[in-house]
Amino acid sequence: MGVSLRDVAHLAGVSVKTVSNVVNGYAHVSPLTRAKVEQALSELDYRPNLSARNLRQGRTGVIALALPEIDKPYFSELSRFVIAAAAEQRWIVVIEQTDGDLRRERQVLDGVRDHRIDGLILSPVAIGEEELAARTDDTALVLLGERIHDGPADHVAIDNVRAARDVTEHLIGLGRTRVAALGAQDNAASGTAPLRLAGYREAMAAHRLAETVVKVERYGRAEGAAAMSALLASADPPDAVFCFNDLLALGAMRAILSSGAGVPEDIAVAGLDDIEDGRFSTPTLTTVAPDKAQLARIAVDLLKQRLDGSVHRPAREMRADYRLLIRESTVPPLRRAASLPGDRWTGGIGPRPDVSSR
Amino acid sequence: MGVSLRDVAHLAGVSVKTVSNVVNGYAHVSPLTRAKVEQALSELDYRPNLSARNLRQGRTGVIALALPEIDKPYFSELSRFVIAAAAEQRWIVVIEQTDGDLRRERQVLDGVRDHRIDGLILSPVAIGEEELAARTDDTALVLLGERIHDGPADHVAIDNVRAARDVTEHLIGLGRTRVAALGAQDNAASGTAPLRLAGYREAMAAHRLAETVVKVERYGRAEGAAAMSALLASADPPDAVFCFNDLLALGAMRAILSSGAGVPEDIAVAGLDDIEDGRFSTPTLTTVAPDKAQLARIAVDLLKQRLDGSVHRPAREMRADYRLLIRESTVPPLRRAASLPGDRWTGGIGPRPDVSSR
DNA sequence: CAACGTTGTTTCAACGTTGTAAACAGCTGC
DNA sequence: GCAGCTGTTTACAACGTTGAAACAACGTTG
Repeated sequence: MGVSLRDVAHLAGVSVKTVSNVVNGYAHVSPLTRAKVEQALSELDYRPNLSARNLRQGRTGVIALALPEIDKPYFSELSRFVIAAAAEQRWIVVIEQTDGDLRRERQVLDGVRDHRIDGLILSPVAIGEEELAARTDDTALVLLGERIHDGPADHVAIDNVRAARDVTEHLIGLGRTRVAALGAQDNAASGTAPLRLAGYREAMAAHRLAETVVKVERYGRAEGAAAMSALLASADPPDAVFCFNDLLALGAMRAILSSGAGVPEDIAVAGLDDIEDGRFSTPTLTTVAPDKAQLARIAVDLLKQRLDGSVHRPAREMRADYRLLIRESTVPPLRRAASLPGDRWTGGIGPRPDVSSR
Repeated sequence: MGVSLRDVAHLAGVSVKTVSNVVNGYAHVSPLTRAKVEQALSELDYRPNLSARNLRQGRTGVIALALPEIDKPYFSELSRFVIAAAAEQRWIVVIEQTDGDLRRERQVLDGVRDHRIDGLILSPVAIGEEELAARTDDTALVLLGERIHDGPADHVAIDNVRAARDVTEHLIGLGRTRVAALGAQDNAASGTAPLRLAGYREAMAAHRLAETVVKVERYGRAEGAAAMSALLASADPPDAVFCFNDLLALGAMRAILSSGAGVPEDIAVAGLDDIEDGRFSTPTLTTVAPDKAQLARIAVDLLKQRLDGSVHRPAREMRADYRLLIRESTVPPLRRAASLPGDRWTGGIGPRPDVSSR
């Protein structure tokens, strides 16, 4: 193995515990001893063995982030913020992929107990509320973006119903009457699909418009394109589509454009997630932007409070902010095909100023 | 803490070591004892404490994957495969973000020694060859996609020079003569930019064409769009652009289309990485597809061989395969604006059959 | 000057695990 | 009856760390 406290203590001519005290910044150490120890520490290039420290303290300093798929932009963007927020607590983050699969989600919830991980942030898809409630494990758990209310664990999400309603209202506000919803799911026990569907329905009902709902198995571009193609081939194609996430929307746009129809002239398209792709697609994509940094920070904070024991009370439900970003896929740019100044994109935002609400 | 071997041993009426033997599948345990122990194990729902096990064995079962940015599609797609390949070895993966920053890359290389991690897969950007060579740490290290040869550590990458040459040859083969390269970098000590630039130059030189090289700071859509806007505004705009990654290419396409020019009619665009976005952009993006699954598997295998001590010899250099995928951004579809059958995308590939080489 | 508090340092034990070596039981073969 | 097996089980120590308690040396106080 490497250099241990023993080795350092030996070299510095003090006890192991004294070295430990220096390493941990204990106050009552004489300047002379401290100097000797620090000399020895740097001479041997000591690094604490975290396995041992963790064994002693019962903590690992590792949290898990369990997501359906890390390579879906929404999740990878979110991961970035979670990793950053965790780093502020000196935690490191392992990523677990569940593929939205029930068995895998169970495994993750189970595997928490192997003492390798202090806490878990889970984005559940397949696992049901009852099953989560029945879990005996007392490891800290935070749910991310799901629909479970008054459930067994803390959770954070945007107000999905309201966000979906806002988007649908926006589409209706453009004068569209045949607004379709794309992205409903049958088997999602705790995903956001039912909430978004509910928001869509509220808005449609408020304007006495007929609903069109298309289901998909997964939330990728391919599914969005396939579902949109089916809609286009139907007897009464929509003049606007609210897709339950941006990937579906991008796939749908691709299908519309390939069919020869125009976005938004013939069909307006809106998504939800604000992934980077939508800021640079042609046309750029109208979407709901959850405050991902805030989501991540809240999730990590909730976990922290559970871990340091400052909260034992019942599960809390936190809401993160979102903004509606209106872009070209629902409202065309004022000057179409105008040449762009070279620095137009340097801000990293879309080519058109975002209109925000909430 | 939780249930320990001690507790199980007590309940089963055997020694701690016997329980340990059962848990670890030691052969010489009598059927009767084994039954008793297993009964107790499941009754108490025992989970091994990995901190303790790791302390004892000097292994943690955790590897780190250090990337510039997890939310860049290429890296998140790659992460998916690395996590999957690591899972087969029963390793879990922590993600470290370096932002391509020298200080952070150093920290990561340094932090390996805290015994929290058995090995490291690093995608280096800023850190130089000399510095890597000077590292004293003997922790297993595998470099991913960098240009260091005969260096201090194992590494895996595609043949970047050849891939870049293939792309450039393809553009030239279309009859384009003003082929620009977009994505060179000044400060990348070990990134792939110089290799891709070299490949571009080889091809241009072979056809006696004049080179146009545009530098960028980072590899995002915004930078691609900004750089392309600058090119469009120049005295002699290109008729083809080879972008050093797909994000740059997508940004560049957006800038071209917004300017009123057509892709590929006026300017052909090609990228490198084969991120999912490029399979569904309008037009779809011609690109080089590294075999990411193979890259991940080789990286994990190299790490494994180092960890189990089966290899001590000098650093090895491994090549992963790639394919050139020719799509609409360089070769338009045969029937533009034709309506699409509904199942056209269900395979998850692009709307046009990919042409592959190598 | 004895009792007491403070500061600096050490000793001890324990966290949960597993490798080593040894103990023990039941054999076989002489 | 004994040596030498094989198979099964155990005691012990150790991995590196830190909390609790003990201790020594000091200065302060009554």
